[in-house]
Amino acid sequence: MLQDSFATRLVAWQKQHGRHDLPWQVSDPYRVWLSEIMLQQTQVTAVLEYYARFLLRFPDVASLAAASVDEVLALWSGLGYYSRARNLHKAAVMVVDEFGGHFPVQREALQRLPGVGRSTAAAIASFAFAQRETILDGNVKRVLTRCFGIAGFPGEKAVEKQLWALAEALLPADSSQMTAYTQGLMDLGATVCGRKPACTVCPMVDGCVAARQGRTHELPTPRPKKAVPTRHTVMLLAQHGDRIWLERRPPSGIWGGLLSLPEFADSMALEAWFARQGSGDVLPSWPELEHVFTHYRLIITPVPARLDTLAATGVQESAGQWIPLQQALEAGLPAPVKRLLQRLLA
DNA sequence: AATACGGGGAG
DNA sequence: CTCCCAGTATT
Repeated sequence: MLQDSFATRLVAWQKQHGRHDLPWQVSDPYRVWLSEIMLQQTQVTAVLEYYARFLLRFPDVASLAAASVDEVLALWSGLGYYSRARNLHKAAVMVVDEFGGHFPVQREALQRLPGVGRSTAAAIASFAFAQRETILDGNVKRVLTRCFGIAGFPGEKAVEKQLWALAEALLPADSSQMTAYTQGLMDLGATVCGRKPACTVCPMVDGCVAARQGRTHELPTPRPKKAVPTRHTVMLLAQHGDRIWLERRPPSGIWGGLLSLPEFADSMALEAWFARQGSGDVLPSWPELEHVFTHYRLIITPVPARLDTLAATGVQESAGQWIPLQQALEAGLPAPVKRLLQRLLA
């Protein structure tokens, strides 16, 4: 595959066959940035609703910077990878305070914003500012490893380095084509060069190593399999009137910064904690709830309880709060916790 | 170089 | 069920 031919073909293909109706296909760097953050390890269909709702509440970087991180997390609830939301807010404040409300144009400067790595910075720089910078996301890795026959798991350092160099070398000479080119990389990977590649309609097929050698199914080299451990936790659904007891999770770690139910290693620890909060009854446990993460499997035992009278001391010292159930459902909550609270309504 | 970090869509 | 998604930050 000739290097100049790649960009030329891709741009032509994108203009005729690529996607043109995605809501973030605009030149406003704020909207591009927001979409890129939401789309990190997250599929387009999952992002669409969140993106629309988010823009309605925060139409520009100034409104986002002026908001509380809690409100940002609430709008992010269910999307996952919550450090993205915390970094998003932090970055908005940076743009307002350090750049006068304007996003920097250079990829390297964009990359200093929290949550913006090289690929995201390149996406913003190319889409919003027509900079000659290459992205390297899952789509591009799929296209390049197949097109150029590059074996080895792309998460591996050496392979990744090779892919960045190749992606840079393939950039079109004319920066005015960067929007169509970058979009073309994503569109080709998303609509043609996917799990089951549609090589017959691919603009690169005659130069594609994987297509020629019948190796599209084995490229890119899949991630090495690893056994995922199982962890257990007991979650307390403590109700007091129409309120539920929730605690703020630490900023780092799983579900960082979100409100969540208090957790215990076992039911004995739960009973002991509950007894200190006042008088009431611990009810029979609900059926276990399984929640699967990328790196482990969590088995949740939900334990409902009713607190009739609060103890004079004890409650205040902890990091939690009694929140009306309806209001709690609007806060930033982990997906399984939200499910449990919804179940409490019925 | 490895690991942590969510949730869901697609086959 | 398995794989992996418009990746980044931390260790």
